[in-house]
Amino acid sequence: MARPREFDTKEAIASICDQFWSDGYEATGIADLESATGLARARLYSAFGSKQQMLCEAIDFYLESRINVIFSRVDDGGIAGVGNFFRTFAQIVAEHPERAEMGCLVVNSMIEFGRSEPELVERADRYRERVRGAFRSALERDAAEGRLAGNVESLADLAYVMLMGLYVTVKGGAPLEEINRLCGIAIGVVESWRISPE
Amino acid sequence: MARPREFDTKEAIASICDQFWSDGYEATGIADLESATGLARARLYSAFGSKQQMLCEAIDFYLESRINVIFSRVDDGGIAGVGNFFRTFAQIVAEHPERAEMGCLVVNSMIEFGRSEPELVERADRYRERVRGAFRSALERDAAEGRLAGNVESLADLAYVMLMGLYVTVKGGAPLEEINRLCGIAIGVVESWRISPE
DNA sequence: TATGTTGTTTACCAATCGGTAAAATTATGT
DNA sequence: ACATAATTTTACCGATTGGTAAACAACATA
Repeated sequence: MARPREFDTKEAIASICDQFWSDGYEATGIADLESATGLARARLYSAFGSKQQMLCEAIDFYLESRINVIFSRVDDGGIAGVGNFFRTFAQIVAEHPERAEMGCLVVNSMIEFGRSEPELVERADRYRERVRGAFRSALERDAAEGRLAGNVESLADLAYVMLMGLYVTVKGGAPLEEINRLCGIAIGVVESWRISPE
Repeated sequence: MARPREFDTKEAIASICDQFWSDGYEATGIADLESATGLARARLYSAFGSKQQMLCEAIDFYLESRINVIFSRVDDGGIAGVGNFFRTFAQIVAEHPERAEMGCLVVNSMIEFGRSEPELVERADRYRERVRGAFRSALERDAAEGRLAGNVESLADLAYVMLMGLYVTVKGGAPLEEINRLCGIAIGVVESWRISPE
C-alpha cells in the first residue's frame, strides 16, 4: 500500500459528468474539468488516464445513477407511468429550461462521436436497452392484465423513438409551445394503447 | 469593379457542408475545410468571414438543396409517401451505412450548439418547419379525401418526432436489425393512419 | 527508521486552434 | 496605359489544446 487518494473518485466523476452533460465533450476543455472538480489536471489524468476515459466513466456514472432518477417514475407505472413520464418531461422543459437544454448525456455523445469510438457505441447500446427496458417493464403490467393494445416490445420501442425525438427538439431550442404540443402528441399516442374496460 | 473570384462560392459551400455534415463542427478544423474545398484558409475567410459563418451558410445550403433531395419522395405522396420515406430511410441505412451515419447536418448542429447561437436556433426552427411541412403536404391529399384518421398537423408532428429519434439512433451506431425494427414500427404507425375504403 | 509505492504539485510541452496582416496578382473602368 | 479595387498568396500570430515529466509528500511495510 501507499499514499491514499485525497479526493473521492465518484464525486469527481459526478462533477465531470455534469460538465460534459451541459457543455458537450469537445466544448469542454481540461481547464473546465479542473474548475468543475477542483482538481489539478495532473490529478485527473493520474486517476482517469485520458479525456475520453473520463467521458466513458462519466457515461457509466450517468447510466447507473442519473438514469435511475430520470426513469424512477416510469418503472412499474403501467401505461400511466409512461404517460406521466412525458408529462414530467414537458414540465421540466417549462420549469427548468436550463436543465432541459442539457438534453441527455448519452444522446449528445452519440451525436458528437457517431460510430467512431467502440467504447461509446457499446455504452449507447446499453443506454437504449435501459430506456426501452424501463418502458417495457412499465407496460408489462398492463399487458398481463389484457389492458394493452399491441405488443410491449413495439410500444416500448415507439416510446423510445419519440423520446429521442423530443430530446433533439428541445436541444435545438424549439419554443415551449412547440415542445408542449409534441409532448401532448406523444402522450396521446401512449394513451391510445390503453384498452379501457367497458 | 475589380478582380473577380476564381472559385465558385456555391461549390465551396457544398464541400464545406459535406465536411461539417460528416465530421461535425468542432471536430473539423480549418485545415479540413482547406482540403475539402481546395482553397487556402485566407481565401475561405475573405469569402465567408468566420468558421461559424461557414456553418451558417452550409446549413442554408443544406436547407435549400440537400433537404429537397431527402424529401423529394414525400411531397404529395400521401400516407404512402410518408411510409415510403421511412422505407427509404431503412434502405439507405442498410445499403449506405457511411452516409446514414452522417445523420442530419441540422440535428447534429443543434446538439452541438444547443440554444447558444441564435443564428443556429433560427435555422433549426426553419428546419423543423421544413420537415413537418413536407409531411403535412404529403398527408393533406389523403386528408382532403377523407382517407386520413386524425388531423394532419398532429400526424406530421408525430412523423417528425419519429424521424428525429431514428436519426439519433442511427448516429449512435445501433445495429442494423434494430434500425430496421424501429423503421418498421414507424411505418406501422404511419400506415395505421389510413382509413381503408370498405 | 529505511524503503518502496503511490498521490500531489509544479511547471512545462509540442501541436493545433481559429484567425489575420501585408505583399503580390489580376481583371476592370476610364 | 493607368489607376482602382478586389482576390490570391504567403507567412505568420497569440491562445489554447490535450497531455506529461519530474520533484515532492504521505502512507504501509519491513
